[in-house]
Amino acid sequence: MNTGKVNYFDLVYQVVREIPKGRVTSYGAIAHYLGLKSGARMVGYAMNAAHAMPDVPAQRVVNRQGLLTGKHHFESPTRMQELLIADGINVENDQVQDFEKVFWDPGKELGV
DNA sequence: AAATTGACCAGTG
DNA sequence: TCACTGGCCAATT
Repeated sequence: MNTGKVNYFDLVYQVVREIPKGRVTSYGAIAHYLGLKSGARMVGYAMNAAHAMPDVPAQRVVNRQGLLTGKHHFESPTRMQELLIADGINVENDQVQDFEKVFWDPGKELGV
């Protein structure tokens, strides 16, 4: 048992690491999978500290619109887009193309 | 020590 | 149909 506080950050990192190459997901999808219905903000904030975590492909996590909102938090504003393109994801104007096609739902793929 | 911000989403008018 | 508010946790100043 820990101090009685749940490490939401770790839970988010675990899910993000499970995102397969060539796929992307949204903050709300992860939040909903973890049971954080309105906790999408927490997922985003958890990613803020993701830079301190290895193997956390935060570039594969975008907002509900498929926009690379957090690109500015990467080493370079264009780093996120480059990483996504390297995964085989088409990105234009900081926006993921065919977002619904490359969308990876943890609650669906992982089987709830 | 308190107040504000921050990589958001869903619901209501 | 579009626009706005609320809600959640943690870190920073």
